[in-house]
Amino acid sequence: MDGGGGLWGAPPPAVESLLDAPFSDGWLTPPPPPPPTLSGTALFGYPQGSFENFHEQDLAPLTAQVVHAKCTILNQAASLPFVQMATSALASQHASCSVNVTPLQEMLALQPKISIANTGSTGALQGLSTSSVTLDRPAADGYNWRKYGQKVVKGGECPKSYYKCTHMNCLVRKNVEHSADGRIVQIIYRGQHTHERPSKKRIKVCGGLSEHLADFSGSVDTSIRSQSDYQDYCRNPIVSNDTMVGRLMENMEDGDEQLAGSSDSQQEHDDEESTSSRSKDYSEYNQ
DNA sequence: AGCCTTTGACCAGCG
DNA sequence: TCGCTGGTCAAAGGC
Repeated sequence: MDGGGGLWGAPPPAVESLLDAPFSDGWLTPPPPPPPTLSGTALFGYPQGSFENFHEQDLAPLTAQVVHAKCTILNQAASLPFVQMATSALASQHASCSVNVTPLQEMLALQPKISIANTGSTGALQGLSTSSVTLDRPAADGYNWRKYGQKVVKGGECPKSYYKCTHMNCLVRKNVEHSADGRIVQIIYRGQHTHERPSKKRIKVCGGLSEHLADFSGSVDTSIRSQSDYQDYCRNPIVSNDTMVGRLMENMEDGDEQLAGSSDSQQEHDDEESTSSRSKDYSEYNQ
């Protein structure tokens, strides 16, 4: 066993250096290795634990929340220029506090954990449950992760989970730090994937909605995101439109390639293959 | 059978 | 040198 903090034969990419990668690059001009995607239907409303065991009936009561919580970002992602606008807006909003602009993928992954009540009258999330839903799923970015450790850090207040990418020869690791109440407060990616995003068929998610959301690719670069970013984001929504659910469903019906912006033919093939089953899932969730 | 999570132990860095 | 902290390993067990 090599053990300990010196496991990296070569020093892992410093978080800071990877953060230098422009956020927009990961979204607007995806690099050859497809960026991670969100697969999160199974994530919402449940405490940290084995999400693989969820059944659709378990998720049904949360469906509306899921759709509402995500539709804002979905609409952003549906328009690349708009993503740019959103990115700029976010950057400007956080200019005073040196915030790293968060890829939408991570927003999607974390937003459900944010207390929706904090959104106040911001519109996009208005009318949603005021309860705080919890999200924790290592595969939320579309890659397959294996948890290899967990530590309680920061005086026992913040359990931190350590994940490895399960792909062979891929050394990407992900640290997920939770707050005392179980919310994700920080996700740190270490390294870059040396492979393409696994087929959605392989991604373990509970429901088609999550698979669709998986097409909202984010930067694979190491990044640090704080929950406060998302809270700020929710207080300053880019889009506020009650018809977003409908638009979301339209996007779902149309397929997700247009949203993914991926040029990967295999991925597209996978998308095509899974479209029918996803549509079925959507209908089930929204019944 | 394969993959995953859990969890205690180990190790390195740092003050 | 010592203790603390963070990161990782690997066995065990579950699904």
